Amino acid sequence: MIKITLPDGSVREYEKGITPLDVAKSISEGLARNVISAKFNDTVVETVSALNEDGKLVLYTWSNTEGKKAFWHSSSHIIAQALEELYPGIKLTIGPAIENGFYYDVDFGEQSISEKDFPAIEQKALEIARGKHDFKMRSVSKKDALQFYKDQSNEYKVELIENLEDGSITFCDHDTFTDLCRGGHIPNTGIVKAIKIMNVAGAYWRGDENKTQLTRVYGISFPKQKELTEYLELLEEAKKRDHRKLGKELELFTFSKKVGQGLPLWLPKGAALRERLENFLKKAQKKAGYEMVITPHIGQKELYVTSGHYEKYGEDSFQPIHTPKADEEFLLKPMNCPHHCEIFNSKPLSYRELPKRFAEFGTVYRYEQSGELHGLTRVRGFTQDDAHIFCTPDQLHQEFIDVIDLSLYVLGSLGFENFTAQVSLRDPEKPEKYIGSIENWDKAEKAIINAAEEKSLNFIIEKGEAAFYGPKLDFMVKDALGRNWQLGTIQVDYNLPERFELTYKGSDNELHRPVMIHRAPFGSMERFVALLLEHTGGNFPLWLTPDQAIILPVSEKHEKYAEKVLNSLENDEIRALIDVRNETVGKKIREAEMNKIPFMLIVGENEEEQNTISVRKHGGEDLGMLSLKEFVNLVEKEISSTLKSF
RNA sequence: GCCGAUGUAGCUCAGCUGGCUAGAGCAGCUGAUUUGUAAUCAGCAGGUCGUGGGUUCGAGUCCCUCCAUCGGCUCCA
Repeated sequence: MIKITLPDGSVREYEKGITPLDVAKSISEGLARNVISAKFNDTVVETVSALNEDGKLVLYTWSNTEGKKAFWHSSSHIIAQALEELYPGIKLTIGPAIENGFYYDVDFGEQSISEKDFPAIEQKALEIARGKHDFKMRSVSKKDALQFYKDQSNEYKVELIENLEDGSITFCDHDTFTDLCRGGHIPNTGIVKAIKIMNVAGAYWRGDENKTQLTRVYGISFPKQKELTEYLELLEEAKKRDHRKLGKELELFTFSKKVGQGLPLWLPKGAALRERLENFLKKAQKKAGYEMVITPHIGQKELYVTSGHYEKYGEDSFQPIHTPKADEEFLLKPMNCPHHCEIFNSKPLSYRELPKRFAEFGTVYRYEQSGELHGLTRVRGFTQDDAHIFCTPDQLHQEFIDVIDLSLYVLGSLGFENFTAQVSLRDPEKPEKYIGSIENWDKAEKAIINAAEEKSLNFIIEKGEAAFYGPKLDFMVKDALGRNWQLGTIQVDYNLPERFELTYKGSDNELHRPVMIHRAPFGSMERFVALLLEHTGGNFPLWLTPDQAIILPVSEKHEKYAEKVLNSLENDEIRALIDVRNETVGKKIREAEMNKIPFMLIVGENEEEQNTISVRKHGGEDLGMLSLKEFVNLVEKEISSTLKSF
């Protein structure tokens, strides 16, 4: 007998060799029907694996992330089989589950597939699924495993197996299909009732752009057809929140082929909105002891050679600007830090004057690869809400903590609750990617982790994601389609102070090297506004939104009164406009709704007589007739409830 | 940069296997209407079909180049 501990803490006794599925049956029939995956002592196991020792067992269904993972991973086997049958001779590589579905990377050789081929593949996959074939794991010796794939001349699987240890290699069979696999499947293919190929894309073998480019087939599957339909509807809904679409509809920004790709043009409403965001941050920064500085958009090439950026990015940047005078080269500034270092250097400083916190909404230009450009989230010219804090090593910890507070304040004020804090460290295997001494890197990484822990941030650690000059703490936010974007960032840097030979006079009358913090709570104005658009669906917080109210006169006769109302609102600093067009009230309301204006103020005979306005909220709620004073109070109350001061 | 897809009026789209002066709705303009909580009516105007080449008697439609956009990959100071 063995003792199985379940997640609720209960312990049950079973015969040796019992399977997770049997355990589920012993609990309830319903559970047994729904169990699709299991973990035994923190290792993913098959639902039909024999359990031979005491341990902790967790059973997963479709409603768990782990269950979905097993479901989608299993589905990738089914798609792989369908592909092999329809496209003989292709070479399979890897096929994992991802956040939404799964993919399989395939070398199609001379063949290629496109959208037109999806239905046939899906059809085939469904046929396979309906066969209710069991997924069966078996151990294979390294020799046999290598032989199996050498016979297929599949160099990819051979490479994978060569990196595995003999004795740990397993294959998974279902129907006529066999794949190298470490396990974690649903009981049989029949549980998959709906399967759809979402798209195909190129993907480099092992993520290395110097290696073969494979075809990545993305798919998703569900235990019910209805869930697939719902998922596709959800995607359609998400597309409505696409910042590129909303930015156009709300007239916030645009792009011009003539100006150049990746170079956003902010329209009046967008520019005003951005200015409000900037002022919001400026106010908080002023309280936090920052000083605004302004630096030029170009700098001598030498500046970036000193900083190390030229060596790292020079070839891939906008190329130097040459002047009429020979031997002069200027670069468009790709970041503000070197300029700020020179500001620090502009006069001798004593430790008594530190920390120095120089802030600038600095516009920078980076020659991003054309395939990387994406709306406002990845552009070639953008403005960072940048600041650099120069402090003594003793001050570093508190300064870093203070910046975390500011960053959290910014995210919180704008309703970003679901962010991920990510500590980005260097990749210890690739020291050539970084500059500076190991000691300084260790110090910097430790400083970040300590501060994040002290603030009890729920953070994840990513190795290899650091900047080349230092580690960072990044705040990541998802867009409408679930893609992660880095917004705020805080970085500790011991390197630039050395390269720029920054010093301050210590209490010991000796010169010392300051530590530098780079930080940008928004990240960039462009990306921040993009993500904010996708999060709010264009319904910005009242304090930020372009037009807070629109006055809708019922007819021409009420235009005078409408103007009076407008004047009064303007005196109370409410952003409003009048729709004076010769249209029906219904139409004006419809358009105001589509323009996502928070308040519609209808003024006609009744209102004019009683000196009031009839207020309709965006979305349809009727607040009835209000006096102007009541309305102003309402607006002020809503604003003060969402916008707290720092 | 790489793989795949797309590109018709300001916007959203139609235009089958190449065949007469390229269509619609919305937006715009003009006129009528003076309007009470998500589209008043009528008329007008608007497009070198992304660009440049090619095939053809004939190209929005087929082929190639380039440009831009979209989904990924790689990259992201």
